[in-house]
Amino acid sequence: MSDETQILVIDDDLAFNRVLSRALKGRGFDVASASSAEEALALIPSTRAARAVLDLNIAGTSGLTLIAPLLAANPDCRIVVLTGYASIATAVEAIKLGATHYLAKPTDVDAILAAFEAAAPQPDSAPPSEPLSVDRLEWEHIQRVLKEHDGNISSTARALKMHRRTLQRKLMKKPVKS
Amino acid sequence: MSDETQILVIDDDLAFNRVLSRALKGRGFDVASASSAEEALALIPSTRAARAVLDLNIAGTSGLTLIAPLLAANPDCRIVVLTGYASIATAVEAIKLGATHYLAKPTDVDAILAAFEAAAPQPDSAPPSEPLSVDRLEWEHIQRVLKEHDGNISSTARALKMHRRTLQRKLMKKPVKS
DNA sequence: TTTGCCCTGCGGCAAATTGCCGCAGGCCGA
DNA sequence: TCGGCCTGCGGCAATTTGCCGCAGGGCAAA
Repeated sequence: MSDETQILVIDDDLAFNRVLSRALKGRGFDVASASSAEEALALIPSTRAARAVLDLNIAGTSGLTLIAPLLAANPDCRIVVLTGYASIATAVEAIKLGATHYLAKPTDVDAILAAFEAAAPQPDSAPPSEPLSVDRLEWEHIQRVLKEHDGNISSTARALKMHRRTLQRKLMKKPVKS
Repeated sequence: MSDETQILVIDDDLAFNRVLSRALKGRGFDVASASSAEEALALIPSTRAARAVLDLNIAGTSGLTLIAPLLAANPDCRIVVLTGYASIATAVEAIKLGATHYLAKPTDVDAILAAFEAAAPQPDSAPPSEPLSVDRLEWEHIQRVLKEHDGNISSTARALKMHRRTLQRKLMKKPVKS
């Protein structure tokens, strides 16, 4: 199936984009890549890709805005959303918008390919795992509130009763480890 | 049939269940609650609730198994999945199975209600509900995990991936405050 | 009973994080 | 063009951590 399958890679991290594209090509996929929203929008109609790897943060705008165009061009397109700043809130949003899967960077090609193939999940298999670390919880909460405030750091800090400077610093350096 | 919106609360944490149910009732909702999968399954056909709050971990089994029955009884039912053991993987799964939203405990009634409305055809209105401060959230979370570990500080610290000494100090000086 | 193991409190100290300035620059509506 | 609000960031001082170590208390197997 890989011979003719076309994959659209959309990520403004050029290094990552190049590495991923090459890896996918090496596995026999027909890869097209874009590093900006505009570039992606230009490619979508002509490629009508069956698969897409989409970065959540593309040069300022949200990669999520590209989900609709992708699906419009090809309703069967399977979209894996990738991000270095994973949070449950954005994951939920991505899936609701029609993404097939959501992965946190760093990840690898195999995981991405597996995500494409992910069938309908079985309700039961999910193990409870462990409670969130406080850091993780804080991160999730901040992300939620931040989104509620349309990314406005100052008002988020006010709502959270924390210092703007502190919020800034947390956002700056916390891709968060689980 | 009542003209109030009916909400089904499914959570085996009795304290949480009771608090949440009461809070929802106080806001004028018609609340039914269940604390086990069986109980929930028994309630679903008769209530055909329009809203459901569903804990991910119900006495051993996964709350996700209840999504299908809920939607079968009422395809328009909006389901918010709640869990103290949040992870992106389970969030993705829940949404794909048809949940409306996915929240990590601890959370508050406002957040839950906002989650219900998330996909609503409501054009405007940003819920001005005030989020918990990060400190407060942290405190709630710590208390929850602590209880889960029967008050064992050492193992709680391990689960939370924080230093035992730090946990100790936090517990010592934080009787509670918002 | 002795030996281990794990848990709790707490002191102390270096390292990291906050709280709290202030400043420059950008964007926007009056 | 002014005033208001937002963002980034430098630079401290004040706190809060992370990370020892030590003493003492249950508890269960040896």
